[in-house]
Amino acid sequence: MTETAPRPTLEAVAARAGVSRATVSRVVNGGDGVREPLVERVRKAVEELGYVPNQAARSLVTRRHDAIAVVVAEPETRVFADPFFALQLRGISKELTAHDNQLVLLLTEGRDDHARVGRYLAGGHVDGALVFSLHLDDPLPGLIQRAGVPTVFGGRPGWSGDRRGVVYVDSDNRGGARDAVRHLAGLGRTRIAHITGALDQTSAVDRLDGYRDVMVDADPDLIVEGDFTPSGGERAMRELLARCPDLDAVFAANDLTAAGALRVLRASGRQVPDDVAVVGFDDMLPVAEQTDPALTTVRQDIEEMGRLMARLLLRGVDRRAGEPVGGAPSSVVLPTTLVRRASA
Amino acid sequence: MTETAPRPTLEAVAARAGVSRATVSRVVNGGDGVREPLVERVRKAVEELGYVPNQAARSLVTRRHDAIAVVVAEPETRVFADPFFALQLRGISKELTAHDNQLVLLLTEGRDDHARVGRYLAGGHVDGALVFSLHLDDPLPGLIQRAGVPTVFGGRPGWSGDRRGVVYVDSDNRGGARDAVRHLAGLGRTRIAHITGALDQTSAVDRLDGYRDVMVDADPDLIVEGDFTPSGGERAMRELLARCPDLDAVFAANDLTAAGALRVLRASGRQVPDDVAVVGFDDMLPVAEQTDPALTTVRQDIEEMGRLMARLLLRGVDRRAGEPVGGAPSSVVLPTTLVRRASA
DNA sequence: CGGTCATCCGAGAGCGCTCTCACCTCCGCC
DNA sequence: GGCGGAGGTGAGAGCGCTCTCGGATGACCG
Repeated sequence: MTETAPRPTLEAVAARAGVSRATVSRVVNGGDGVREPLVERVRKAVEELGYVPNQAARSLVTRRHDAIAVVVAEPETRVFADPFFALQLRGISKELTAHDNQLVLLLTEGRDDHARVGRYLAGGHVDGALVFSLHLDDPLPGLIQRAGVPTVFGGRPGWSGDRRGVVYVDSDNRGGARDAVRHLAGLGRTRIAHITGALDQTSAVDRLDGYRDVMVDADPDLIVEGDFTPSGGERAMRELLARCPDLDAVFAANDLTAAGALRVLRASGRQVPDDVAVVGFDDMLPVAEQTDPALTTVRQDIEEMGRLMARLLLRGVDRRAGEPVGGAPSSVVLPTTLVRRASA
Repeated sequence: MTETAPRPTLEAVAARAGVSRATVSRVVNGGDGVREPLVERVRKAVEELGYVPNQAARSLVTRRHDAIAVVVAEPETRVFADPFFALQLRGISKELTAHDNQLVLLLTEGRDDHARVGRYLAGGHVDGALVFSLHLDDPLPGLIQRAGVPTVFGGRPGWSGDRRGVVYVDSDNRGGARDAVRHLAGLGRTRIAHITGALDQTSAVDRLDGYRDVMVDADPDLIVEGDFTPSGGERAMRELLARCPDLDAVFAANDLTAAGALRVLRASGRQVPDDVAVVGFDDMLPVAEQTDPALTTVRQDIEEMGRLMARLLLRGVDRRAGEPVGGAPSSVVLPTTLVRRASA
């Protein structure tokens, strides 16, 4: 913790370069309309003084902050613990950095925090928000919409409010699930079970829908609710085996769930994939590659989702700032691909 | 993405309340020295107009941003994928929120980013920085120190630069390791092996030192380098079994490593803890509780580490702002506790 | 009832930057 | 050679806030 040094101002640079503040400002912001020799002199002065523009002063007049809030609702902090969110955040960070935007992280926890986040966003401290809140009936999306800040959601928001102008980026959960189940069916399996994710999240609901799309009149006993965790997967698998000992395939809502299911299957003496074929979802490498046998799963490009969210948002922000860049941005659903490994 | 509304200014509130800007400002910032009836009138006006102070304008004059940067060096992004960093971040977030500070997240990737981060911090956009960069010879800590921003490190920084005034928060890795190994020795084990973490991180080095403290003249064959991952643990365990088939205990540098080691031990037909006792480090619940058998491990309060880092930093920031709060903050090493489960 | 303080409030000067607008220079053209 | 215009540059007015300082107000005492 060292001492504060007085930072040089535009004024100081102007004086040193023997020009006006306006000229220095022009050079610092791209340098259009300034003749070469002057540009050079200003650059030199900036260099020598170690000048860095004062963002606060700049924001005050431009009304831009070059900062984006990433809002993560509490329940997601769990998700945080799996690589999923970390990867998305990384994609976001890369994209924002590439456009000289800062990432302000807001983790929320309970109702009070919602109000706080709402106030913060409404306060105009950031140019936009990326929101992760995929739970049904979460008040956050509504609050945020009211705050009037450009927003992109991570995953289809599952709330029942006004849908107009809502932009989100999601994987094709339903299509991916269909592919997974079709793959199992293609293997000749007929008793295909599904362990769902936490059904208060849209991704879990969509994957279940995808399963149902293919298994139009599936035995309801073949569907058990999980919660995206390995222990949830174990529990669900045990229940499935008790209910339907004749099942010959399992589509798990994510890789962690599949990992739990695999453990239980092995413990029950069943061979994977010979007796029971298993497909997961996510293709989280550390998990999918390390299960025994390696997991066949549905891959989604998570980092790219993050990138895309940021890109979409920045476009929206610019548009709003008066630089029309085509029509209003609309939601994007990214395709998934089935990755075949040993488990199915 | 809705439309921008013109936000009310201090001026507007003042007009509505029939007072001067100065008075409104006083009320907004705590309201000392303003008589009750006026306070009331101003509050009402603020409420009615939905006034939110413009942070940029405020920062411009106060030179405070109420924002803290959290810098995570790239290699740590992996760590990110385990719950460790997520938990720390949560602790940080809570503490910052409680003090009305924002969290600006900076993920770095390679040299270019270092420069960028250095510039950002030197640019005085934030009041302080929390830095996670525990790798030997990382240039980042040096850069940051030069930027002259109050900084607290997460974990003992392992770099060889100027150490004066460096503040960090760390677990008692060495002491925890000693406890683990002593516990194994207390169980009557004599051939106690150690799978290290990635030795370019100080935590791994410290844990190894703790192991050596107890096993003063350990057979060097009993020490194998891991990398904090399950697969690294598996590899190391296989090598250990090849080298020292007579080992009767393993101290793994973290829980993930231990999980990998357990798998290999089981595959080799050894009983845990009867044939080989195993102790991990971290007490990451989702891992430690789900291994088979449940893992005896060294617990560290990760969230509290994050909290503490933030608290220390804020104190330093305030101090610097001219409110002396006792002496210079100094580093803190948090105690660890051994959690006995089934594996040792 | 006048004087003395303490207390409360308002006027006004910036914080460091951007951006408009007027001015100035210098070129090309008739 | 004079004049229009394009292209560069600088002066100055704010952006919305904080904070100092002087003036007004009322309490209290002699």
